[in-house]
Amino acid sequence: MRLSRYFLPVLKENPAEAQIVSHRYMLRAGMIKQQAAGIYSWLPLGYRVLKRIEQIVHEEQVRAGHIPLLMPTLQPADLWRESGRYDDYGQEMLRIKDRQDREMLYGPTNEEMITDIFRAHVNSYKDLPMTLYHIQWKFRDEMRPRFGVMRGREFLMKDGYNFDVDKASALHAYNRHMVSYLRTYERMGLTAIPMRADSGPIGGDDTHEFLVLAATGESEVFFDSAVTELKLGQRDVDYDDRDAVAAVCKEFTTLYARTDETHDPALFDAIPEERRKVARGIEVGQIFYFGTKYSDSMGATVVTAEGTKVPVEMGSHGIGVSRLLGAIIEASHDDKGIIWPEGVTPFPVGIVNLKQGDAAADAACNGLYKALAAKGLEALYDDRDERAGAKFATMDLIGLPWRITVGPRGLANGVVEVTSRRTGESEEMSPAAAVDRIAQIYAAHR
RNA sequence: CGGAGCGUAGCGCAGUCUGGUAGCGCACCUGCUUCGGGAGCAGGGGGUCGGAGGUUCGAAUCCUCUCGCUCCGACCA
Repeated sequence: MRLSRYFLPVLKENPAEAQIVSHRYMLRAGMIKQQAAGIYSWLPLGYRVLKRIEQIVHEEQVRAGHIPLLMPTLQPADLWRESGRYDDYGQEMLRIKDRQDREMLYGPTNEEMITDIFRAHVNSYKDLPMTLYHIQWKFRDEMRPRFGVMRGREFLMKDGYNFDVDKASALHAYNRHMVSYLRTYERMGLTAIPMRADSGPIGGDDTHEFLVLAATGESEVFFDSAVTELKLGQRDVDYDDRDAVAAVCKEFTTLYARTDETHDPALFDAIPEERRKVARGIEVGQIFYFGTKYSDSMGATVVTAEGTKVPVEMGSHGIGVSRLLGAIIEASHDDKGIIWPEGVTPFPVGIVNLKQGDAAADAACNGLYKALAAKGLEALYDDRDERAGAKFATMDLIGLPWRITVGPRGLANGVVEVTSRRTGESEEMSPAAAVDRIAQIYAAHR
C-alpha cells in the first residue's frame, strides 16, 4: 500500500477524551473513530489489525478441531426466556422491538442460540464431541464504557461452545480450549496468564480467565512470578490426546495465579516472598465448564450407546477480539507510539523514502516494494512528499515492527537501512538483503 | 446508577465570572525557500459557539429545559 493513496488520518495531538495509552494511540494512529459511548468505527489501519487478530483466532480454533459458523447479532427474546436469562440479564442487555412488536435483543453472548441449533440437528452421542464457535459482534450496554475498545459496549468476540456426552469429555474440551488459547495469545506476542476466576452470569463450576499484565488493567491479580516464565512455544500438542492436553493445563495452572475474586491470601503467602506479585491485568479471554445448565433448560439431549437420553455436557469459551487490540498496545508501546508484534502488525514492514522525487530513491523504493510483494509481504510505502522527520514520526506512531529507510546517501553506497521498531537498532545492507531479512523474520510468523 | 466535569473550525484550546457581533496553535489550500527525526516565510479557506426556549436594544457569555461525551466509584469479553 502506498501511503499517499491510503486513508490514515493520524493525529499529532492527543484527543482529550483518551485517558489510557492504547486508546490514545488508536485514535492518534487513525485506527478507530468513536461514534457514540463505547461504539467505534474501525478505520483502515485498525481494521487490518482486527482482521489479523481474527485470523489468528480462527487458525488456532480450527487447529484444535473446533468448527466455525456464524450466528446473527439479533436474537428473539423467547430463546432467552427458555433458559431463564431474559429476566436475569438485566439492563446490560439491549432489548429491541421490531415493527410487529416482537421482542428481540442484541446478543451479549450466544449460549441459548447455539443450544437451539444443536438440539435441532444433533440427537446421537455418535456426533459428539462437537465444538462450534463464531466471531461476531456483541452488545452489552455497560453502565460505563471506557478506555476505547477495551471496554466498549459493542465489541467483537470469539465465543465457542462445546457439546460432549459426559463430564470427562467436557472437561477435555475445557482443557483443549485452554491450550488453544495459550497458543493464540502467544502468536499475538502476548503473555496471557490463566487464572482461576469467578463464573459470573454465565454460570458454571470450572472457569479460568486469561489475563495480560498491564498497569492499566481493570482487575487486580495475585501470582507467583514463575508463571510469567511459562511458554508453550513451538511444541506440538495433539489436541485429541486427553492426557497430553491435561498435562499442559496442569503445567500452566499449578503455580498460584488468581484474580481478586478468587484470591486466597493463605495460599498466596505460601509462595516464596521474592516471587509473590500483585499487579493489574486485562482480561482477554475466559473459559467455562457449566455442565448441563443450558441443555437441561432447553432440552438439548443425545441418545447414548446404552440407548438412554441424556442432556449434553457443555462449556463456553470466549476471546475478546476487539479488546485484544487495546491489550496488545498496552503491553507493547513506547513514548513514540505503538510497537506491533509481528504476528498482528497491520503491515509487516514500512518503506520510508527520504527524498521523494529523487530518481534513484524512488526506483529503489519501488523495487523494494515489488520484491517484498513477490514474497507475499505487503509493505506500507510512505511515498508522501513529506520531510524525513514527519515520515519517521508516522511510522513510529503506527508501530510497524520493521522499517526500511531509503535515501540518496545510502544508495550512493548501495545500501538501505533496516530498523527494528522495538529496539531502534538499524543495520545497513543491500536492498536485496533487506528483502531477504524481512522475509526471514516473517517466515516464523506464518 | 451515585459523585465530578466538559461541549466554541477536523484536532488541542482561549474567550463565559464582568453581555457589545468569535480568536490562537496544529491540520487543510496556494506560492517560494527548505529537505536523514513532526521545517520557515507570505497569502488563503473553514465555526448559526451541542440543541430548544427565555431575559435583553444586543447572548458563546445570564436563566430554564434538554441532548451528548469524559473521568472517579459500584458491575463486566
